[in-house]
Amino acid sequence: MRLVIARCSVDYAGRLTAHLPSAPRLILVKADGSVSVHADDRAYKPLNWMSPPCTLKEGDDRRWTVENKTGEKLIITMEEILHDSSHELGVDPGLIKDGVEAHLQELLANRMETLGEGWSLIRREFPTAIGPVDILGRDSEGTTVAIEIKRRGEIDGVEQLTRYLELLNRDPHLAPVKGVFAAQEIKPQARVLATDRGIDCVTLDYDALRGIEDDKLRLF
Amino acid sequence: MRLVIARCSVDYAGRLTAHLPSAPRLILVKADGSVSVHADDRAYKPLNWMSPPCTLKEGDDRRWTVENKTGEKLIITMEEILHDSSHELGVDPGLIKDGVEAHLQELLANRMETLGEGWSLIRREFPTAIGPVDILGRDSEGTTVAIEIKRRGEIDGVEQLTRYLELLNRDPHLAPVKGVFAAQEIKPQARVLATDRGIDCVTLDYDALRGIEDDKLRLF
DNA sequence: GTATTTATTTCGTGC
DNA sequence: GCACGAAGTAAATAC
Repeated sequence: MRLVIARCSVDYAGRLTAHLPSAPRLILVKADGSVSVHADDRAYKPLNWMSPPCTLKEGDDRRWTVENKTGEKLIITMEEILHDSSHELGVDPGLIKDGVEAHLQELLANRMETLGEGWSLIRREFPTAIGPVDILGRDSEGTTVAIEIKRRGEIDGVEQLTRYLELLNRDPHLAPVKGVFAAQEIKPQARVLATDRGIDCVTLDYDALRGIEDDKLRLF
Repeated sequence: MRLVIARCSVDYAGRLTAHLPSAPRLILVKADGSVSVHADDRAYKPLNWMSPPCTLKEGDDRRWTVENKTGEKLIITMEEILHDSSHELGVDPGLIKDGVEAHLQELLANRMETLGEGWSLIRREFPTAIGPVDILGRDSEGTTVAIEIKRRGEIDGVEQLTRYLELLNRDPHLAPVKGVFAAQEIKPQARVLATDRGIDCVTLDYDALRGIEDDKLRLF
């Protein structure tokens, strides 16, 4: 990893055209070949960058040219180098994550009664012609229920579930099929649309679900 | 901007829970308060980060704690500092962009005849209760046309246009309203869905539109 | 390899 | 400040 602090101007031509006037910035060159130009703000997002695979050519005229196979080009004109250091980091063991949608689905599938007494699981990732339904289950009266799970419930999640319901309700073995839109957080517009279409909204509490799961594990 | 190269382990607890085992990495502390932890790959994306506003506390036990208002926490345990430098960069003049959706919309609005002879513009960003329609126009027969513009045409763009058409067609002053889905690139599934709903698909050529625009400028 | 879905999305813009 | 749409989205996953 190479860290360069320099006053520079930058030009990018590729999926769009962009220009950066001269100013002091960080130029970050990673071992994967990527180059990114950072200002002292915008959180982790660079002002401009080139993703690997790409090649960096340092011209003798203070111009760095970064190019990829599709012809995108990033040209950095170095006006004053303020710092330049390189560091060997080796391969990173990588991030271990927990708490994303797949996990919510697993937790909810194991605790269908969270949705109502007597609710049961038919299967996770129930296949249909337009994609898998997150959870297919049955309520206490035996009615089929299609559940769409999101971390954040937004309008396109409701659209997705609506398409599933349309399709599932054409199947005489399953129909009538009710819909449940389950998320850790449901946006107001999504809730309005869902309600308008007769889809129930459920807010999931990840910690509570995990707690229940832990209790269950302790029992067995 | 502060650049630290260090062997460290990292723990994040917030919207999800994540852990990074010990390894050498770059810790980037920006003037906006953000902290990001980079490996030597993954292009410009850090392994872990905290966006501003947040506060960094350097404990005397080699532990850095970064926290924000919502209680998210990033804990970096420094095991060996290999480099540590700070640099004053000042405020960046920022990026000048060209070639995105807003530009496509502008170009198309100025050249409605690209869609067909005798087509004309009613207005851009035509307001409706559920949001603005990119372009409202008229075809050669005087029929109202709602145009949705995307850089990449995908299924949710078709859904969006469908919602607009439903609403617009309830207005007796406008109905009947036809739909046109215009994009630089249209995904097959989006095209199928649009066609099924009687929506025309148009592929936009940015360079050609810009070329036409240039010709126009040369003429006047 | 292509198409789809997710993301600690982030980021801008309009209300 | 909130909500929604766009992003040089990128990355993971399903097909």
